[in-house]
Amino acid sequence: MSQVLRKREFQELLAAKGFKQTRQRSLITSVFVESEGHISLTELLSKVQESQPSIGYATVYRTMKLFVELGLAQEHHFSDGLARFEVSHSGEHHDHLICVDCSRIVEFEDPYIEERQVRIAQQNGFSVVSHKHEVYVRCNDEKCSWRVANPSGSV
Amino acid sequence: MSQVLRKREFQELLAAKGFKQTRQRSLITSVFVESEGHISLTELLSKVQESQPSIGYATVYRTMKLFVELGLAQEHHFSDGLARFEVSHSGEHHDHLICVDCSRIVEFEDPYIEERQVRIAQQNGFSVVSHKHEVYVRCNDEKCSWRVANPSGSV
DNA sequence: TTGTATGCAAATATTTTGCAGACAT
DNA sequence: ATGTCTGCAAAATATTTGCATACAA
Repeated sequence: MSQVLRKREFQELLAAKGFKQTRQRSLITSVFVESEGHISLTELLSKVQESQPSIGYATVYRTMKLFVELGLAQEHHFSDGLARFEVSHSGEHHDHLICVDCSRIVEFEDPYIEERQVRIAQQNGFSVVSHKHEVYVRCNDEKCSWRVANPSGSV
Repeated sequence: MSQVLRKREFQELLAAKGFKQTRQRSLITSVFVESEGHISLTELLSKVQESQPSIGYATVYRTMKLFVELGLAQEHHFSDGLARFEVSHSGEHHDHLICVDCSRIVEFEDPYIEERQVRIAQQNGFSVVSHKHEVYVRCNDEKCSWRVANPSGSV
């Protein structure tokens, strides 16, 4: 889905749920749906402030919490201890390859794994609500373009 | 492996790496290896202080960081945002069913899933280092004994 | 007009570090 | 003896909340 359509989706759900459309939410939505992968609150804030410096952290914070509550965003805690957010995927892509060399994060989805999850949960008397699957990997490539472009290791 | 043996394993590795054996580390090790599942620093601290109230948070903190560094403990970040620790398992059990109703955490390991992980990583040009897999589930049982015993939802 | 949303700042919560004294080796 | 370890306290980092004002509906 295009980012334009995704943004409209966000705005329509806000409206449907009775939340107001504000200049801040509109901008935060744009920045968020255009963000690649997993963005933290401070990263989001700086990008937002490039357009509108007056926007505060609390607004970004509350907007993202709202998005999570509405199911529009997913919150993750990777090992850096920061809350990171990604746009929800209807297909439940909560599976990530995370490269410990170059910090790249690649999403994947695998029907076999999905099915095993359900089966294992059932065997233990549970039903599956959601899941999070992080596979830490190495690219084994010193000259990996991501590593060069991203030497600090930030995600 | 028994907890006594596990504790000895911890102490031998510390000695082998040249770290000193102290009264505090010994007690923290005991409490940690006897802890079930996933324990936070404050939980660890209170249990430790039951025996030796003078032990401080920083000591527990630094001890657990040391254990992680030595590979004796694994650090997890579940959705409550707290760092939680578990004793490392040689068999790499980093797969958890986490019940959103009663907060139970059940470990599992599934060779099919393991194999798929490796394959998917390879297809993307990576090799697997480790992984973390959290399946959020419901027990669908109002009278679940865990829920009754643990109404606050603490893990 | 009216209640939600924002921005600031302060309060919490959590993790991390500096340092002087205690202690294991 | 000597260098590590501990406990305290403070700093650093993140998250959450209260409140007066601004603003969308």
